[in-house]
Amino acid sequence: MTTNRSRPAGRPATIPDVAREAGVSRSTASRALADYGSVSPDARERVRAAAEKLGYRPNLLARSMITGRTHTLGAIVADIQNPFFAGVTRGITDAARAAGYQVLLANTDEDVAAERAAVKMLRDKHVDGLIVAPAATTETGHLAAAHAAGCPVVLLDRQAPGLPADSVTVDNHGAAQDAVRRLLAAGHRRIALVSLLGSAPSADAGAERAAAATPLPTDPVSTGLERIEGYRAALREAGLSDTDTYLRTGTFHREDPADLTADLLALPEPPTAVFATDSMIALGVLSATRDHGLRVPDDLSLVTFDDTDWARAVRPRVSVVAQPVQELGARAVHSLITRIEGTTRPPEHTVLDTEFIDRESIAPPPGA
Amino acid sequence: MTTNRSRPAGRPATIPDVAREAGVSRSTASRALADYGSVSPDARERVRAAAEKLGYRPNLLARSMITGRTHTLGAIVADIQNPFFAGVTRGITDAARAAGYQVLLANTDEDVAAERAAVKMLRDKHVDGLIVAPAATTETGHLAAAHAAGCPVVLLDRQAPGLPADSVTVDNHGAAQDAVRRLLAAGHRRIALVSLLGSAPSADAGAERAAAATPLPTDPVSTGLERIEGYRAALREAGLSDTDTYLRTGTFHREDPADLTADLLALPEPPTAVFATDSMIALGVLSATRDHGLRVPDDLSLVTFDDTDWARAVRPRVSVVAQPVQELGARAVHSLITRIEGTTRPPEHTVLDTEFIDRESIAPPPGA
DNA sequence: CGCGCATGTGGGAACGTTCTCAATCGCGGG
DNA sequence: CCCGCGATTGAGAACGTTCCCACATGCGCG
Repeated sequence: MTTNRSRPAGRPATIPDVAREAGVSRSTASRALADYGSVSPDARERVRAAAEKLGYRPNLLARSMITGRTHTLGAIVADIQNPFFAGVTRGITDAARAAGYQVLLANTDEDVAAERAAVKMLRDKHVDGLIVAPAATTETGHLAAAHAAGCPVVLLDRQAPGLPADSVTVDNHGAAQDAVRRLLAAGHRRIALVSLLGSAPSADAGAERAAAATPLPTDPVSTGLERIEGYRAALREAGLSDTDTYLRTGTFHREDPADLTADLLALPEPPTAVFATDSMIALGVLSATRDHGLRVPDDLSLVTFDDTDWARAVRPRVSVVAQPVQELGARAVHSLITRIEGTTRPPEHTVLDTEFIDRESIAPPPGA
Repeated sequence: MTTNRSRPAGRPATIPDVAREAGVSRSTASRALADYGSVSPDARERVRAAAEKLGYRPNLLARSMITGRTHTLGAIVADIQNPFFAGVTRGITDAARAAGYQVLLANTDEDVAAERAAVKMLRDKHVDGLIVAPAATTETGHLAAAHAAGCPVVLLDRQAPGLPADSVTVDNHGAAQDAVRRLLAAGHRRIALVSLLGSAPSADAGAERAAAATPLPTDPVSTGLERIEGYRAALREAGLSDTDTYLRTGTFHREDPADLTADLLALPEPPTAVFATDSMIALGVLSATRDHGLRVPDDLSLVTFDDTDWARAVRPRVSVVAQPVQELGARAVHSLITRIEGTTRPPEHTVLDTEFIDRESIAPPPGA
C-alpha cells in the first residue's frame, strides 16, 4: 500500500489528498479538476490520475459555501398524490436533472402555514430557487421575501397578484369556458360546476356546510377561481344569467366532492351535466353519480380538467381538458434557472395551451 | 439605522454579526443559539434578542460541513407518476419532515444507469441516507458502495439479495397467492397474470415481441417475481400444474399491458379472470377488455395490486390488493433515520401487511 | 489561605472548497 | 543585457459554522 498514511483509510479523498498524491499544491489540483485558470498538461494529467486513483469526489457542500450556489431547486406543491402535481413534479425533476440541478420536494396540503415552513427550511438549505404552487393568492409575504432576498420564485399553475415573480400557467378561464361551451352545444342548460378551492378560514369558525351556492372560501386558489369565471362566462354567453344555481365549491379536507354532487343530484331540477375542476373531483362526481343510479353520459354528461390515465381506460372514456403537466413543470424549471443564472428581466408569465380531448362522456341531455 | 455598517445591507446576518450585536464572542453566540455548553442567562437573552433583531438564520450548509450531517434524505423511485410511488413518496416526505429531514427526489424509470447516476449525485450532495426502490436485483454495486461508505441505504418495495441493507416491503408472494385463491374460489380455472418487470437487456437485441410465455426479462424486479411465484403457487395448489399458459410478462417501456391482454383474449381458450400486478397494468387490462367488447366482471373477472382512487370510483369497483403505500414510505424513513443516528444492528427486514379489498370485479366465470 | 472544581467566556482550529494575489520561470525583443 | 509578458504555480484568505481548549472568575473545603 502506497496510499498516504495521513488519510485514515475510511475518510474520502479531498483536494489536499489528491494534490499530495500528484505532487502539486491544492490550488493547482483544484484548477486542474475544475478546469479553469492555466495548468500545464503534465500537472493536469498527474492530478487527473491521482483523483482517479483515490476515487476523489468533490464535496459539493464545501463548493456551495464558496460559490453560493447549491444547484438545488425547491419544489413546493399541494399534494404529490394528485395526478396533476405528480405529473408536474415529474416534469420538474426531469428538467432539473437535465440542467444539472436536483430537487428538494415539499407538500403543503394547501396549507399556507406548511408552505411558509417549507419555504423557510428550503431557504435555510440555500436552494438556488423555488417553484411554488401557492396555497393562497394573498398570503404570499414569505414568497415575496424570498424573492427579494435573491432566492428567485416561479409560480406554478397559480397566480399571486402582488408578487413580481415569473409564472407558468394555463389559460384556465378560456379552457373552462371552452369546455362548458361544448356541454352547451350538446344541448345542456342545467350545467353544474363542482370544485374544491381554498382552505378553511382557520379554526372551526365559518360555514360548516358550505354547500350553499355563493359563499366562496376565503383566499381561494386562483386557478379554481379562473375556472369558475370561465364557467360563468360560458353560461352568460348562452343567455343563462343565473350562473350560480349549480355552482358548488367546497374547501379542501372539509367537503367531499361526492357529497357536493349528491346534493346537486337531489335537487328538484338536477343538472344534466357536470364540469369538474380537476380529476380527483371528477372521481367524486363519478362515484356519486353511480351511487345515485345514474349513468354517464346517458343521464349525466361529464367533463373534467386533467387527463389522467384512468380517464382513457374507463368506459365511457371521459372527455377532458388536458393540461401539459410535464411541460408546465419543465417550463417552470427553465424560467427559474435563467433567472438564477443572473438575468434580470421583468416578470415573465408563460401561458401554455390546454387541449380539449373529446371522448365519450358527453351526450345530449336525457329529455332531448 | 443602528445596524452594523460592517454588514453590507443585503447580506444575511451571520453568527459574527449576532455576536457583535450582542456584545459577546462568536463562541458564546453559537452556544446560546445551538443551546449547548453553558451560557449565562443574561448573555443568552442578549444573543436571542440580537438574532431576532437581525433576522439571523443559520447557514445549514456551513453547519453540515462541520457536523457531517445534512438532514437530507435521497429518495430514488422508478416513476413518481405511478400512483404507488406517488403514495410512497408522500409517506416519505411526510415522515421525513416530521423527523426534521428534507427529501431530494430522483426518478429512474427502472433504468439502472439512471439509478447509478442518481446515487452518485445524491452522495456528492452528502445526503444522510438513501431510500431506494432498486431497478435491478443484481446490479447493486453502487448501493453496496454507498452503504459501505457510511451512507445507509434502505430498500423500498423491492429486495436485493446480496445487499446487507434494511428493507421495507410487503408479502408479495402471500398477497398474490391470496388474490388468485379468491379467483379460484369464484370458480375460475383459466386465470391470467399480466405484468411488466425488468428493463430490456440493453440495445434492441433480444425478443422484440416477448409475449410468448416463459422468457422473463433479464434481471427483473424482485417484487414482480414474487407476485408471479404467488400466482403460480395458488394455481398449483388448485391442481393446475401448467402455471405459465396465461402468464404474460413484458418489459418496461417496451410492451403495453393492453397489447399483452389483447393477445390473451384472442386465445382459443381465453382466460376468464386476470390478475394485474399493479394499477397501471390494470388500466391496460381494463382498456383492452372493453375494446374487445367484454364486460367486467360478467365476461372477465379482474383483480389488481394497488388500491388507487379510481378503483373505488369506477363501476364495477375493482377488487384490489391494497398496499399501505404511505406507511411503506414512513417505515423506510424511520428505519433509515435510526440507522443514521448511529445504531449498528444487523439488517432489518420489515414486512407490512396488505389488505385484500373485495369489491365488484370478481364474478363466477361466464359458463358457470 | 490555597487548592480544586464548576461555570462562563473567548481564541483559534477545523470542515473542503474556490478565489485572489504575488512569485517564479522561460523567452523574445528592444 | 535587461525588460516585460505570458504561462504556471503556490500561499493564504475566505465562506459560516462547530468544536476543542485555555483562561478567568467565584466558591467551598481542607
